[in-house]
Amino acid sequence: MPRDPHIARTRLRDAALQLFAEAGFDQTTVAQIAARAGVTERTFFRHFSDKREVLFDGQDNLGKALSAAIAKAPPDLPPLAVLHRAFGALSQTFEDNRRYSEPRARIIAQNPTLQEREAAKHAALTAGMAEALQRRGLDRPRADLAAQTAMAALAYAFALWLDQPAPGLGSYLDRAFAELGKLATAAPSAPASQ
Amino acid sequence: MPRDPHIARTRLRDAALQLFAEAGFDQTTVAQIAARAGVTERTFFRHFSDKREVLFDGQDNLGKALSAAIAKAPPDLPPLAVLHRAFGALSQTFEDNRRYSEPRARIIAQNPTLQEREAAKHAALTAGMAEALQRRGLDRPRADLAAQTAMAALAYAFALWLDQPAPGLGSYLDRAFAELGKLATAAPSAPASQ
DNA sequence: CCCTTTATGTCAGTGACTGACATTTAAAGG
DNA sequence: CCTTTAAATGTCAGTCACTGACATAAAGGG
Repeated sequence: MPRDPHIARTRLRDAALQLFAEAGFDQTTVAQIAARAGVTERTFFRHFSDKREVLFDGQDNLGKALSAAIAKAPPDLPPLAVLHRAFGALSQTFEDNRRYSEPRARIIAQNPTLQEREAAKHAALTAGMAEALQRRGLDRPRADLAAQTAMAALAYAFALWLDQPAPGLGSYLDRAFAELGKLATAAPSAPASQ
Repeated sequence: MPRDPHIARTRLRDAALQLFAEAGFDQTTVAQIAARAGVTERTFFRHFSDKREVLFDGQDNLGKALSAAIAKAPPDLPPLAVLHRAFGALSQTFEDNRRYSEPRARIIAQNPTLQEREAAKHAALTAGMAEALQRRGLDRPRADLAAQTAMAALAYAFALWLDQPAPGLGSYLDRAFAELGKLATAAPSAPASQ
C-alpha cells in the first residue's frame, strides 16, 4: 500500500495557512505551498480541487454532523428550534477549532474570491440543512426559509464569538435566535406589494 | 471622444449568452466570445472583471434600486415589511427582464463556479439591504437578520416565478413573506443549547 | 486641421489547472 | 525474503484565464 495521504494533506494545509498569513493569498503561488510542504504542485491539486479549497477543508464533515444532529432532534420540535439545538450540539467542535478559525477568517476577509467561496460554502451548508429538515417531514419552502434564517443567526453569532470568545458560542447563539424571534413577531402582516 | 463602449459591452454580453447556451460555460473560451462580438479578448476583460462576470452585469443597479426603495419606505414600517415592499416595487423590472433571466438561470444551474458567483452576489445584495436598513435606524444584528430572511423569501419567490410565471412575481412574494411570518411565530422560545 | 480624451488593439508573460504516463511506497501473499 | 499490487506521488507538456505596458484609432472641441 502507498504512503499515507493524510500526511501530505496536512502539510499542505499548514504550509498554505502560513504562506497566506505571511504574504497574502494572491501573492502566494501553489508551487510555493507545495515546495514548503515537500511535495509537487500536482499533488496539491490531487488533494484540493483548487487553490482556495485548501482553506475550506473539513466543511463537508460539518455538513454531515449538522444533518445528523437535525435528524436526531425530537420529532415535534419546531424547525428553528431544531436548528438552534443542532448548532448548540456542535458548538464544542467550533470552540476546539478556534485556533484555526481565527487566522483563517483574517485571510478570507482580505480577499474577495475567498469570500465568494465562503458564500458558496454557506449556501451548500444551508441546502443540506434544508434537506435534513425535509426528511423530518417539513415541506420545501418552510425548510429553505428556516435553514436560511438559522444560518443568518449562526453567522452573526459566529462573528461575535470570533471577535470576543468570552461568554462562549452557545450564549451568542441563544442571543441570535432570540433576536430572530422578536424580529419576525414585529413584522406580522404583509404590506400592499406595489 | 472614442467609440461608444456600450456597443462592445452589449455585443459581448449577447455573444457570451449565446455561446454558453450552445456549448456550455466551460467549453466556451473568452477568445471565442470576443471573436463573435468582433472585439479582442483584452477588450472583454476591460468590460468584465472575469469570464463569469458577463452573466451578472447590471446587478449593481439592482442593489442601488433596492437601497433607494428601502430608504423611501415609511419610517415606522417594520423591517421585513419594508423589504417586502421594496421587492414589490422592483417586481415589474424583474418581469421585464424575464427573457434574459430564464436562459441565464439554466446556464448557472449547470456550473458550480457560476453558482458560487451567484451566492456571492446574493451576499453582496443582502449586505447592501442591511446597510440601507441601518440608515433607517435599525441596529446591525436586526438589520442583518432581516435582510437575510427577506432574501431567502425573494429567492424562493423568484424560483417559483421562473418555473411558472402565471400569478406574477408579486403574488409569489406575498406568499413567501406570509410563510415567513408563520414560520417564526411557530418557533417561540429557545431550547436548552447545552 | 490639430489636440485631447478615451476605447480598443497588440503582445508578452504569469500562474492556475488538467491529462497522460512513469515511478515510488508500503502492505499483503507466497 | 521476495514478489505482487494498488494507491499515492512525480514528471511533463499543454491550455486558458487574466494582467501590465505600450501603441493605435475614433470621436469631439478648439
